[in-house]
Amino acid sequence: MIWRMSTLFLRTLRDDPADAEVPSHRLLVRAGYVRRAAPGIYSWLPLGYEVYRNVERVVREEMHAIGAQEVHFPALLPREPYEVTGRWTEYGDTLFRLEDRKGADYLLGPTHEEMFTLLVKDLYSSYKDLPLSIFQVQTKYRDEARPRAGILRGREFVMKDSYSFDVDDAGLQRSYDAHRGAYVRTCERLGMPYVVVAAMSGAMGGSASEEFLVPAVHGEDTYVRCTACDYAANVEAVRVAAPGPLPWDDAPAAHAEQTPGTPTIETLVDHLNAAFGREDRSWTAADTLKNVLVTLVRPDGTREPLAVGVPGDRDVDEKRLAAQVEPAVVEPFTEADFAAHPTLTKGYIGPGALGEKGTSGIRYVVDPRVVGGTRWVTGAGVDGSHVLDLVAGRDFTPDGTIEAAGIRDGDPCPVCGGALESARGIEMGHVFQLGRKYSEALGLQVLDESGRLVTPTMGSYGFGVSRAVAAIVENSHDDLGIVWPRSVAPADVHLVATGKDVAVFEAAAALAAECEAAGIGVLYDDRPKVSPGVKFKDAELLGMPTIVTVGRGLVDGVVEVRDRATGVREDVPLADAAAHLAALCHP
RNA sequence: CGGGGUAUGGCGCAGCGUGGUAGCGCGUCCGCUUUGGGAGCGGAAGGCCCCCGGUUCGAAUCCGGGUACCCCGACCA
Repeated sequence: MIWRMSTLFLRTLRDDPADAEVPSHRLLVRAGYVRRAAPGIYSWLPLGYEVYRNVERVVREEMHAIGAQEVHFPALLPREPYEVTGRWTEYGDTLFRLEDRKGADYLLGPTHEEMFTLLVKDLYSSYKDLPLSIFQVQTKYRDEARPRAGILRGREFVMKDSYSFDVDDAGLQRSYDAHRGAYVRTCERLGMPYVVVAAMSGAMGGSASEEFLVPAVHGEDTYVRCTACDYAANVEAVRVAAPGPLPWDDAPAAHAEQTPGTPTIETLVDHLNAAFGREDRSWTAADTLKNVLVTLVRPDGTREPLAVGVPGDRDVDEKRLAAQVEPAVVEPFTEADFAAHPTLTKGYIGPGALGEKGTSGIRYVVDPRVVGGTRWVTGAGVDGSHVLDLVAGRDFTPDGTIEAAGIRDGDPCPVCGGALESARGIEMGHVFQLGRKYSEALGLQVLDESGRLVTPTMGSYGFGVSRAVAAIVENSHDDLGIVWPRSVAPADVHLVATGKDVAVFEAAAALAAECEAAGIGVLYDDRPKVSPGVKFKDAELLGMPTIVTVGRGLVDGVVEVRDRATGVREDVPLADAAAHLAALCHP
């Protein structure tokens, strides 16, 4: 394939677009790979679409390699299946809804679990048909509250989504492992660094779940990894290292003390050290138990107050809390809410008012570090008073635990105890064991060996195809422009003919033809009357892995071959150039 | 949905304070010169100055009300 720049539908921009902030957005627009069509919606131009197709090809090949079969659903879907699973409501404003001329409800598919499940139900009815993995590469629609960063997070995007169907958990595990392996190979072939992290399964429901994140400063996901072992998890999914229960036989009895003017942890700690100083060590925020109130709003609109107890030196992480209570939404506890629960004294809330037996009856969940036998200073439930030596398990019993406290760098790894560190990443893929949520909801059943009806268990596996284009650029660019990995580059070689000498253009055209014959993709800058500087700048911006210049070296019979990533250049005899490039491009 | 910013040819921006013929750079087109690091000179095309209303003889500019976009926080491939 030869792309000729004299006729290529392309316009590169000299200046950065003003509305683009992150590198991938800036460079993809400036280099003429994409154009914005509407908020969060982008058009692909010839070179950009070629990159996109290359990503798609790699993804598809790895799917085929694990025996998954490709299907293709409509993007425009009827309401009914989504009504059955509750997602017509649960998806809320994120769902693009529309009506046909008769007033019937439709949606633009944000994801296709329902359709896949129904299709299998439609055609299959025996355990002999399973296992089955089917996938599609589809345009998805989500009316995001805030689309941003160009195609990194659009309202229309392309996802490869696959689904596995197995009769039992062991089969699901095999399908899951196969997809996980395929994603590993896909990321590697796409030249993307990646980290696999434990994840929450989110609105899809289900259990085991891992995400493939591409580390990137502009990523939207925060994850932690252990500096000592290979543990890594999305911050939402981190399970803290909780100590075992402690004996409390010789613990002193709890005693309420006057602590006037101490509604915050900071003022409380100061007061403790001033009035109740200890010899062995001073009081710190970690000695206190902070009780935070929120309101949960369920998809059906019902509201429930919830009290969350965390060690006083930690904040409640809103993202972690939100992930735990999903699909309910967390809202702040208002003054009106306090007024509705007069037994709660703001700043002095203690377990006495909370939990099943508490005076307020509000459900009380605590951080896993609040195990039986731990001793705390916490609110006594009346203004200006706290309880000391309150022992969990002896003096109060929470209704459960919750992973809502913030994770900090240096926290112990739940696997090996090493120090955790946090980083940001772009979510590229998500694999999880869905279980029977959709097969049950939609009535997918097959007959097993003994003629009994069983409900297959499902896995769900998404990979962001269009997002990958942007993620690759995030990780592979420099001050001059994009640096495409060879696997997705629109062409292997950017061939630049400089000057006005006819011989140069003839030699370059001949070399382009030779390359094409050798299966090397060429982007040939054959524009006459364009200065060398412009051509070099464009070549660097566009980012083909190899830049070949035919110009002033031609009188000596050589062309210059430059590696875009390293900048290393070498002169190669024109006669050997095609073979040299073939060795580079198809090693 | 909360906070901040911006809307002026394809792109980047000035002009608005103190109303009076809509400008600059890049890009595009024509001509001549130039050709290894975003060339020079001369000519040209291309604008509901975000929208609606108001003030005024006259509004890009002043007033009122909308809308959109971008960035930062709550949601996800």
